[in-house]
Amino acid sequence: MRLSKYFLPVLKETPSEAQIASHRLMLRAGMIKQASAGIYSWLPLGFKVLRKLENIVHEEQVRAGHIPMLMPTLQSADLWRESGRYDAYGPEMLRIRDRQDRDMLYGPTNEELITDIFRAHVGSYRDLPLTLYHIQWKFRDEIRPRFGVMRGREFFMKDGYNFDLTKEDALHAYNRHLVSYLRTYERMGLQAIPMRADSGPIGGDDTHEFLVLAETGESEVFYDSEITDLKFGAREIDYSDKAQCQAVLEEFTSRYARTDETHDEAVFNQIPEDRRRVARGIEVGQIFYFGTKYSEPMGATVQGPDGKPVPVHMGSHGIGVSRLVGAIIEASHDDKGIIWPEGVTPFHAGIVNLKQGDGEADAACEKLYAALKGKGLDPLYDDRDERAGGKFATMDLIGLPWRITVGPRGLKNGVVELTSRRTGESEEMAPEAAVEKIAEIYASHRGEAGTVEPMADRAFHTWM
RNA sequence: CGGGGCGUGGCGCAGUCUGGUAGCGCACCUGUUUUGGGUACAGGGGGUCGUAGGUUCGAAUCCUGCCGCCCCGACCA
Repeated sequence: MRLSKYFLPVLKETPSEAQIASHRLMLRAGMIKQASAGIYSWLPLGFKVLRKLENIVHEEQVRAGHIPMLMPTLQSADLWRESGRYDAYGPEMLRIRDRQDRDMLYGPTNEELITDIFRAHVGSYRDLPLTLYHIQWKFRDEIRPRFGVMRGREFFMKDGYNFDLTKEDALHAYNRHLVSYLRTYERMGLQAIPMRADSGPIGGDDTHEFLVLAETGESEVFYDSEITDLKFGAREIDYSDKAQCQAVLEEFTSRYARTDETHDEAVFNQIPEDRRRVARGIEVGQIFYFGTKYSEPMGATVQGPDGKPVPVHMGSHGIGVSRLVGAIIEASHDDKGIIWPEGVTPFHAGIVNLKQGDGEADAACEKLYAALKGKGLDPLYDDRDERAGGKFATMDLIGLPWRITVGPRGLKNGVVELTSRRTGESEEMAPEAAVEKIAEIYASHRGEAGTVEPMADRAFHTWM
């Protein structure tokens, strides 16, 4: 993309409503614009990152054997009356009435809807196990939305639901989600720690929250420092292998890690003192096993091998996709701006032309631009006729991991400058070498956990 | 919902106390000049001062209602 042809309304000054780094930077980098309290428009740059995260979530869900679909944002109140949650949910649920005076609601979650789909179409234990998910906008009428997209009222969330014949199978689904989530977050450049949590209004016995450590996190967390050494990495997982998934769960949950809701001071104090950590975290996902809480009242049963109906065991599993954009920035920025992990960066590299209008510099930039695209990468070429300082500031603000700086002086010696946004270190090299190096960085990690995303602007539908 | 604060051009703000018909910086447009870490100069466009009503010869300014937004708290992916 050429910056002159893009829509990137960056701000020099910070809008006064933004209190935390990620919110400030998302506004300044032209990623979002507030539409009303807790509701945001996603401008092109923000939308691109959101879509990248969505794509990673889809790919990892499909890898785990879960099936994508899409449910509506608006739901009928009747289903919620069946489950008993229409009254239980409270004012956080946005209730709407249509022209026929029917009670509707903007879905805060989808257990009822998915259970209705399940009971209509699944009747046999032979159709199990089944895990369906979708990524869709949700609305929860928070008392006080804040922190930009980290705590919006409208938010984009992946929510998945498993249906199993037995508790044992359902717990495997739980484990499978835990494993796939670990892989998902690592691909986004995040360390998200599974912590034992409280089930809240969803209900259920087993639940873990995934938390990203950050000073501005909303939850207080307590953990054994050893847990931060754990990496999912590039290990191969067979998601149908119960023992393997169970082993990963044990590896990642055996050390103490809890939110303030479940914190137990006595247990915590058994950890050697130098390993005890009290910090803050941003919740970016949660998994639940809740058994037959919905299937029983809503009549979601299958016929078992003996011909008798049995209510299915269920769980639900969420990843806050829009919140993750804020969480990633919160975990990765400096005083100049965002620092995108390679896996989620909106563009792979920036090209800065120090002397727009200079024939040689222009030609070199065009060549670099074409070469990067030829490698399947998605560069952003700052071809505006502006002083260099402004271009550097913009690049630093929007935080692309790599920048190639092209100027007449360097070109006299046949070199351009390759700069890492993370370290700030620059290296002079031939333009071809810079392209090679960037391509290698992205290609070597393609789709692997712990690192980087697949190639550039892949179709959104590769996961289907 | 309790407590605090704010609504003045796209963004950041002054002007409100003490009423006299709107201003500054950035951004934007034109021109010249520049360009190696947010160039300089000159000219220019854009605001029924959140909204409704009231007081007054006269309201951004005083009074009342309403709306919106932000911060702290309870609540939450």
